[in-house]
Amino acid sequence: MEQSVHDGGWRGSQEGWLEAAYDALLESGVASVKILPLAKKLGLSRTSFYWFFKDREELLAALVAKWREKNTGNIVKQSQAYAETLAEAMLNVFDCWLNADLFDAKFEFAIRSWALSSPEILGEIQRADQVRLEALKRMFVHFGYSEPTADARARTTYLVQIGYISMQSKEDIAIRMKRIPEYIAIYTGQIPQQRELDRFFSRHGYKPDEGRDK
Amino acid sequence: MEQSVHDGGWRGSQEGWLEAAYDALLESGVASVKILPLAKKLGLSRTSFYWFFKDREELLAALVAKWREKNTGNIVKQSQAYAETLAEAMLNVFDCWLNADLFDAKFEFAIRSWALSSPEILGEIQRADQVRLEALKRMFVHFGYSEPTADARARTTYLVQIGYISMQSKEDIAIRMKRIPEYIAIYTGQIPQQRELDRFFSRHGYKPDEGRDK
DNA sequence: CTCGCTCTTGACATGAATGTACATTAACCC
DNA sequence: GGGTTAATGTACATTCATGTCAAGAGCGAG
Repeated sequence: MEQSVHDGGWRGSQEGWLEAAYDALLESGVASVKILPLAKKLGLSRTSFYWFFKDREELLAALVAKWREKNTGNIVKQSQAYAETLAEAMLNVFDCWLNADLFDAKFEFAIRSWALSSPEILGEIQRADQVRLEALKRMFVHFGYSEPTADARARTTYLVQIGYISMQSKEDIAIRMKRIPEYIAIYTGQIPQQRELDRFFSRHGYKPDEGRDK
Repeated sequence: MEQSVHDGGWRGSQEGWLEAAYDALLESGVASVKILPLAKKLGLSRTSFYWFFKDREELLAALVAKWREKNTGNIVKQSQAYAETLAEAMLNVFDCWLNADLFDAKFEFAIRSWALSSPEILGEIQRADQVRLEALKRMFVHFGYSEPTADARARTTYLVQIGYISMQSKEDIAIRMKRIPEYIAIYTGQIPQQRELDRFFSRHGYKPDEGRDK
């Protein structure tokens, strides 16, 4: 029942193949998650793959599971974190967009691209979108917005981020930080307090003063 | 030099293959744009493809050209259309999101997904994004917003739509129409006038009264 | 030291896709 | 109607992927 007693003396492992698959997926999409290339990268024989996974399908399923566990959960969690104002709550959600531990944007994009060629994946994504949107909507309702308004604002918040991911932009963190106050104002309809912003900047290790030109 | 004088008596054609490729791309992504399957769908011999295109590469290039011509141009055009208020200008842009002749959302998504496996396509997309964002930003500036605010609002407008595309949602047009006034309010920071909305609804053949419950 | 478990490998069978060479058919033009 | 051109089809060579199988290598326990 134990999963391999010695780990480490040996070259390959379930984890090893999965990680290689993850890298390939993020780099060039599912179509490139192929056993032969992965084997080359790992310096292993192609066929040794079949000791760890039944077939390619099983590997892909493992990738999806990994995605599901990571990305959706944290958005929900952040949307429910303690906050005194809506702006502060919004900034809690923004943590996801700036911290790769909370939300893996590249992974998200790769999965969404995959959906085009796989109805099952499309289903996964639509379920995830629904859960996430619902969580954000509840956040707006909690701070007093009506249902339809909360819905539109939740969508705006979420879709901007999904759109951003889809742009695959590689902007500097400082450039993105500068836009944060504007976004908060647009999404929530209210100006964030300076101390709220400061708390946010500081927990992301950003010093606003450094780029105060312009 | 003429491209085939008779068109029609003949079964295949450059157009025919391109259209089949387009369908396949939208249905299941580039990876599925393969000559053998296309030939089957067209009821033609696989090799007859090579009379019209040098190779698969050339077919794919034709697809990209088609996309470039269609989607970016119309966003720019709509963002510059005549409008008395910002809300009205915004609604002109919204025409793109509701009229498949102005903006082909599925095509857009397929191309964006393709970018993951092709650096050239990624470049195409980033160029397109820049042009589109710049056009939208200018629209906000034209109506009096400062540069950074206009930038954030242009991004919000554009990215929500890109995000929406990425969700591949198949919502009813009526559901989407109901959210329009909220979106306008969020994006522009001002409530749209009823007559502006009426003009918009009417040109999309939508009767707001029909779903006036709730 | 040798048995057995875990992992690795090379050889084989198969299938799907690409592209080329060459022959064939159908329309059209004089 | 016979030759030219446009379009198609058949046959072949190649490449790259998948998955199965049986044999082998390394290591720990007895």
